Amino acid sequence: MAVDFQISIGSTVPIYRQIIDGVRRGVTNGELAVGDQLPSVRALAERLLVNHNTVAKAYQALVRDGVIESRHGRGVFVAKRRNIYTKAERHRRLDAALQAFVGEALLLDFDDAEIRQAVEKKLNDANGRKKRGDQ
Amino acid sequence: MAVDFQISIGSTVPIYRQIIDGVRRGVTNGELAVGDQLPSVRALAERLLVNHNTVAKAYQALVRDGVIESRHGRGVFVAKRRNIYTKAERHRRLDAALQAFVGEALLLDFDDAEIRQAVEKKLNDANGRKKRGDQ
Amino acid sequence: MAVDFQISIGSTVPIYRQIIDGVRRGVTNGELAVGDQLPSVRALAERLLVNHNTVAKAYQALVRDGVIESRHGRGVFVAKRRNIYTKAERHRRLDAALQAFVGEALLLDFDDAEIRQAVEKKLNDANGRKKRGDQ
Amino acid sequence: MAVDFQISIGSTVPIYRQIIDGVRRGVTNGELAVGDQLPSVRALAERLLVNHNTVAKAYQALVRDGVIESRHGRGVFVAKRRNIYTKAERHRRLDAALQAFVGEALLLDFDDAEIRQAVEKKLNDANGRKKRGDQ
DNA sequence: GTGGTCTAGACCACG
DNA sequence: GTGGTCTAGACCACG
Repeated sequence: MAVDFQISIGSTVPIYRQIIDGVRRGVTNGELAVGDQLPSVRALAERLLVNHNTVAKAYQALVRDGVIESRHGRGVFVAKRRNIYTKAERHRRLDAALQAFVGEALLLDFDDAEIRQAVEKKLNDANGRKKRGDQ
Repeated sequence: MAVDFQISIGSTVPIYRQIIDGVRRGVTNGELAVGDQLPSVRALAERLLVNHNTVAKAYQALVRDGVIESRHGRGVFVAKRRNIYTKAERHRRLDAALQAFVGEALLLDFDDAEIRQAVEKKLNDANGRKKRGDQ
Repeated sequence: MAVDFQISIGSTVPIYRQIIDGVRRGVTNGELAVGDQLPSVRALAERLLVNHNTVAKAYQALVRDGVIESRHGRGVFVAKRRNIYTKAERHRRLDAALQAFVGEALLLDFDDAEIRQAVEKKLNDANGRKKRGDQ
Repeated sequence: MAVDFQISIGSTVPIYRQIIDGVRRGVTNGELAVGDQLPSVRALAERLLVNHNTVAKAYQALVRDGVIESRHGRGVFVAKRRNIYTKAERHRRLDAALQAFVGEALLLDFDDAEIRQAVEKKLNDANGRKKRGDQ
């Protein structure tokens, strides 16, 4: 199953980031297998009703991160999975993101139980989408 | 035990955001108690090697959120905690912060178990620090 | 009917505050409806003959208060009204605003009857404007 | 009855403004009659536990506004009442202050009845203080 | 000395 | 072209 997601204009998440997330989710899901071809920049831009520069930017970021690869004159394809960050770097980045989240939550006066529950719910929602192949 | 954090110029996180997060962490930690004075705008700017306007911007955001208060001509102090947001708004903000964290974690290819474990560890660390009154 | 106000450079009220008040007045008037686009930061700066940073500061404050929302690369729009503050916080803010008004009125030597009358007139004007959809 | 008020350090109202308000309230009250002598700058500074520059600044503003007058080498006295603003100017300033208040109130989603009630309460509180000669 | 505001100008992120 | 961030430097308000 090819790329199949929607983007939300109203969201605070930048459109190019939503595209990146959509493609990565497809790859993680198995919806997109290694070697599968993605829609061209212009085709995806038309389908999502966004500027083609925005799609191009997202594709570039995905190429940079080794998720997809561009084969000159033929199109864009899902790349063989490889890790680009060291283990230490991945954990450093995770911790920074986690610190920001937990700090905000504690400042908003949520307690540990509420935080755990919110995390659990968010993970379940994400998994639900994955299993059903939803957007 | 006074403000004690570093900022990273290279980061994609804006400097003023890093300052906000640093102060908030101190407050939630207990490192900064109600009534404690923060370093002056100019003093912190010198210490962090950034422009004073950048520190002022961060301090003003903290004032708006009720974390600190500014007493004209005398300095900036940690404010008494008060809930200013409705329940709905608190949950909206929690979800936005959580979405940013989980999105980043999934992009970094952490799975649910790893995310849960990282959250658990962070909550335990925060509680440990609070109990011991550590930094 | 678009943003339409003047700012006064000589005033003791900071320019960015005057911009905030102008936009808020438009929104409460009904002059600016949900979804309406505001002039761009640079366009409004040119029109008001002030620096673009000053407009950006005002817009950001309005975003924080949920009055407007910024869509990256596209502009700034009037947001759907939502209550973000607790009842206590709303009353705290009402009282602060009222204190400032009554203090000024008493300094100007208006008596209670005159103050009541001025408030009454202002409320009637606001309602009239709202009903007619005027500026 | 001489000057008799307290200032509040924690308040967002600047100290010099609180001093001005206190003296003006005394004059309006009748606690301070035309020709009464006020405490010297240093005496009042000591009594209020504030910087003497702050008192001097307040006195200067009161002199400028014609509320008090300084008699060289003898002290500071309550002046004969005179209006310094034209009627139009007084009303212009009242309206600006009122617009800011009502705008904030409407944005906080208070309705007309609530606004009227808050104004009424504030005026009554101020009168109560006046009648009892309280601060 | 403390924070607050503003300008001019640069550069980045997004579309 | 849109908003966001930052710097350098000025000047004001308050104490």
